[in-house]
Amino acid sequence: MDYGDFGEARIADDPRTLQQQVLSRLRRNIMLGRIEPGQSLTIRGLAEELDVSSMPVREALRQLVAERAVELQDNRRVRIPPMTIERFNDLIAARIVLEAEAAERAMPYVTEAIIAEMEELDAAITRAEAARDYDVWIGANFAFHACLYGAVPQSTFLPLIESLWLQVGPFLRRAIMSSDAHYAVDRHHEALTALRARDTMALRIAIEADIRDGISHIGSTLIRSEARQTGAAAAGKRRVGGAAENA
Amino acid sequence: MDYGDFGEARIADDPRTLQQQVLSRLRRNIMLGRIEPGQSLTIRGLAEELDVSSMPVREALRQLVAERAVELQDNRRVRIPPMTIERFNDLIAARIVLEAEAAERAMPYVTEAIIAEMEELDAAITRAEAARDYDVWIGANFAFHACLYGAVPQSTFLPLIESLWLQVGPFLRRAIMSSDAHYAVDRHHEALTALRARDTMALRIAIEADIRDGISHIGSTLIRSEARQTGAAAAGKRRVGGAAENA
DNA sequence: AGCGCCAATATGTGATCACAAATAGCTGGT
DNA sequence: ACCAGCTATTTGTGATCACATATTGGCGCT
Repeated sequence: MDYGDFGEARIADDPRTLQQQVLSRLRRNIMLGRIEPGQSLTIRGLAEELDVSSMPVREALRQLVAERAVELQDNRRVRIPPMTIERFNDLIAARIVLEAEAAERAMPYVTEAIIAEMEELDAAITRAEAARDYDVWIGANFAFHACLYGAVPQSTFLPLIESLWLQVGPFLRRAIMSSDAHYAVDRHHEALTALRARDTMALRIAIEADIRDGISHIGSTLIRSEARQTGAAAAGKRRVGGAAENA
Repeated sequence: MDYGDFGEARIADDPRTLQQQVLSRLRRNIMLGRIEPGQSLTIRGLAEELDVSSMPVREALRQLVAERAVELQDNRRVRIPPMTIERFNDLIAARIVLEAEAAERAMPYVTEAIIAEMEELDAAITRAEAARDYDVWIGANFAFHACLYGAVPQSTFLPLIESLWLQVGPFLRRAIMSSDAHYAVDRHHEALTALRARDTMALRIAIEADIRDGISHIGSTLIRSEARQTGAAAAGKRRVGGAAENA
């Protein structure tokens, strides 16, 4: 599989620190499932690939460890943690309770502009689905939810939820790609309707259903994926750091 | 107030890396509310205090940033984030939904040994309450909950919940100390009874009530605390890194 | 040919240095 | 006495180096 173009992380006049640029790039690649689960990431390898020194990569990886996006093994090496069925179920359960609550609490802050933005993202999702563009599909999907939860200023929930996205991301992509199941109903449309009607309970139900729908067919995929994981680390090194930043 | 003895972080034959030792020490001090909210932490200051170089401190702080235990200000300085009533309510709401779900999912893994350990912690809490020992009280309180949620191996919930504890910790201590309200009922006892009876719903109710009870009287405290925060950073520098590791 | 052992390499951790930006302290003027 | 402006210091970020450990590749032995 081609992982797309890998530019350098060092952008000319980015006001952010190098560490922040590296971090957001890695976060994106993990969330979009561009990094093979089980593959171990090395500081020097990523640094060379992103054309930065090892310091920004070290700090970015440390932050990803804290977010449970990557796992610090006992031999001090870092990798995308392997998935088990139990862990996956826990992650989905956590997503459901957190996102349902976040959605409810975001309701009072949702403006027309936010609804409009969410509609645009929903349209992008539909287009991506037709085009089989999984990068855009997954990215816009998360953005749709983030747009809602982020309506409340200084959201406490969003960072927690993003941690969960980082953990399910690597498997979501594989599950979606290896199955041609689509959304039976458009849960996002239901959510938007609930938002306009200010119907809290309908919103909760739509969000919960959206999360559940996305993973109903993952079980079998996960088994196969899990079987491959021990051997995955031995696979040839692959470039994982780069790729375009914007959705 | 005396913050206790501040030894060095560098323990003779600790198999952990220095960064891990520093991190756990800082986490503990934050969770127990030993660090003044608003006070900005410096890498070199903490490094000197803990008698390590700046590298382990840098990495530990970076991890705490990811856990939202400390905040990276726009001037790149790090501090305990100030609290608002909205944020506090969000944190408690997140605790309730996450911990109730975590408790329910932990139920099948709870053994007699775990219940016994929780009983011991509950006894320690009671003793600490009588002795007005807030360090032990808060620490054992968190340990009581962690003992339950940690019953499920490789818990997905515990890291998320710990992030919330780190965020409420600094204020919990101040709220408790400035109010002499105690638990009206022993929610921990209710939780233990529910565990023995394998009564999931009763467990949920006990956990939720326990979290709510602990903060019912915080509102007014928070207001006063908030008013002090802008000036708090200007207060004389205080040693914050050390203190005994074990509860 | 298969397998265990050893050297060569790669890697994470920690320390130190350089630099730019931010903060604090001081001086001089009004 | 108070304040503006400048300098000195502090601080975070990034780079580089040293070192112990883990991994890998090859070599020799059976």
